[in-house]
Amino acid sequence: MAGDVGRAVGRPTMKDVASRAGVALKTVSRVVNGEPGVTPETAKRVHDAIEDLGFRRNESARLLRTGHTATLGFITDTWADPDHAAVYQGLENIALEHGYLLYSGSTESDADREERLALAMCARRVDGLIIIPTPGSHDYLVSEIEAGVATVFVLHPPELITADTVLPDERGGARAAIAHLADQGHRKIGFLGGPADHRPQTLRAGYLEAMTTAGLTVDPAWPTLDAEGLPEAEVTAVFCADQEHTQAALRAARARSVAIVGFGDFEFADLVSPPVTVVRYDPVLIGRTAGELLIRRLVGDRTPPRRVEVPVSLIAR
Amino acid sequence: MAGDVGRAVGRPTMKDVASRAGVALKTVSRVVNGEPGVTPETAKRVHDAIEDLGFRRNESARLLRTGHTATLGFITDTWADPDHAAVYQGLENIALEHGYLLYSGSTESDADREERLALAMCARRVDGLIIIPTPGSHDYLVSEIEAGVATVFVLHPPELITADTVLPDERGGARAAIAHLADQGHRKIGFLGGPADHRPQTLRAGYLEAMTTAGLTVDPAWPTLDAEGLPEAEVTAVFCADQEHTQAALRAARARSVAIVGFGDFEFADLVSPPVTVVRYDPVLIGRTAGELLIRRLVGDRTPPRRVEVPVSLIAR
DNA sequence: TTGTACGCGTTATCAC
DNA sequence: GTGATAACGCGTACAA
Repeated sequence: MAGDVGRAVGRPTMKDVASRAGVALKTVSRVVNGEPGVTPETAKRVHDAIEDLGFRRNESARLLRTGHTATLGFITDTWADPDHAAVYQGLENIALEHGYLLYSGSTESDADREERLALAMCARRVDGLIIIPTPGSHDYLVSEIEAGVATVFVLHPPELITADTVLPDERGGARAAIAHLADQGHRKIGFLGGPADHRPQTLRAGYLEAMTTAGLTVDPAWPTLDAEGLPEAEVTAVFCADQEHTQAALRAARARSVAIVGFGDFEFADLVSPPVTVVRYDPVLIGRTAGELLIRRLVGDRTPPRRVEVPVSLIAR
Repeated sequence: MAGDVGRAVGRPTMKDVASRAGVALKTVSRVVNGEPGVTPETAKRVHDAIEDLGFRRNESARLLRTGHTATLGFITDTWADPDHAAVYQGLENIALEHGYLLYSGSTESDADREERLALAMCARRVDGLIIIPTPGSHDYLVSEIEAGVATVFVLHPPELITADTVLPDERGGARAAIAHLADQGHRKIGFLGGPADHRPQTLRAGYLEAMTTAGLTVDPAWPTLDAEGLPEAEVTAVFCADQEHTQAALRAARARSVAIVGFGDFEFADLVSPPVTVVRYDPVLIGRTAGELLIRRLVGDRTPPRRVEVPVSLIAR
């Protein structure tokens, strides 16, 4: 259970290179790091030795010595949602540009697994953590954050702790969605996003707010609107919190006509029937923003935790 | 460009714990590793010190000492294809079970970036590499493989080198697809998979083979069937090599009716109009299989490189 | 220009 | 039972 060994037979080390080139260890180090103060001839001897032996510097050892690991950890609740993959993409591009490599892990919406993953990454001394959180407390992170692990949450805020967060403008998105549906004459507009005490709280709040603003009422008698509940509900339209729910609504809509607005765009939104109107946000931008924020922290930004909202736009179909 | 530093202020080390508990370093090590030969009282003192200081063992240091890193590297050409994310998912579950953590990276179909990523991971001394390859030579890996980095390719075979490979039964899939379309009366069936000298060679070969078997001929005069070429082609049906091409065909099919069979299933295949028949393979299983194969290598399996084909099935819609 | 001695945080060896 | 001491592969300070 702890990395079932597999002989990594001896790769050549700087010591090997040094003795083969007939120089001191430090000289090899100089050459490898491009430090000044080495005769071209000596440098060549070292380079030849490196070539012959197929030497490649052990970054792990170097990083142990220098103190930081040039590594970031990315944790998502699922890879099934393409938006999450897109967030990762934006993040990775920034990370690579700055010389960071990424650990990644997915929790499959298991809070314990999230904790295990995050802590395992911290044990490896990642410089920072980017998390698309799973519902559940994140207080297991406070000691790590205090110890200096820069942390930013993405798409959803953390629970029970405060930390940097980058997410779409959910309130604005809800407003746009409800306005769009109201314009089309809908009055009974439901919200599809799982149990009422569950995650998309801001989105849910935005929905309620927008309904009020539009002069519409939310009937508490509406059944919990989930994949099963939808067909019997008396709503004529639904606002879906994420792709999973949009999909469920779409399937249900084949049995009974329901207007759908989804939060988050997806590849086939225009190819599906009926085409789905969506509130679009740019997941790649979110990932990039999170990465940049994290890197600012890494280079010394000690200002209070920030909450960054990325704009959304309605795409009517 | 090399991990812009960010002071990871001193976290407590075993030394700190030792002096606080008033014991020797080695004793702390014993306690932390659950080694025998420590008085319960001493153990308690150590545990208390650990608690007080918020000590967490530095895995990087441990792994440097023990020689292996308990880390695997995953590289994909893109995260945009949900199948790739699913492969990752299957792989991750196996890896975590065995105590491995994953580095990940995407190439965006840039062969150079793939090489940089793979080499960076090797420099970090990953125990193994799992690659969904980007077109281009992979001979940059031979020295690493010789040095002991277990490597397995997924979904596509590597170019110019031989290594373990896990992929769907493309030939069988092509046969099933063509048979299905032929049954429906189609005779002019095109192949949509990018330039003829490009990647899905086995799939392309399977297509040609299946056409012959079905007594159909492939007209070399058919234009290169890409997203633009499709509408003017005289084919009545197309077999699409991957989700990207299936999507293109679907868009084109709105202008002119074309029957579509895609290689690889996707979420909205049944919700799209017309519903898309697909040759389905199990990406999670492929990831799991690759992970298991890799781990067998890691524990000492030195048999010749294997090529594992995972079965496919036709889902008519 | 080049080399020596030491330290990073941990595990391993062999004494006491 | 417990503890010095060396070692992993590399960077850094300082001397030669």
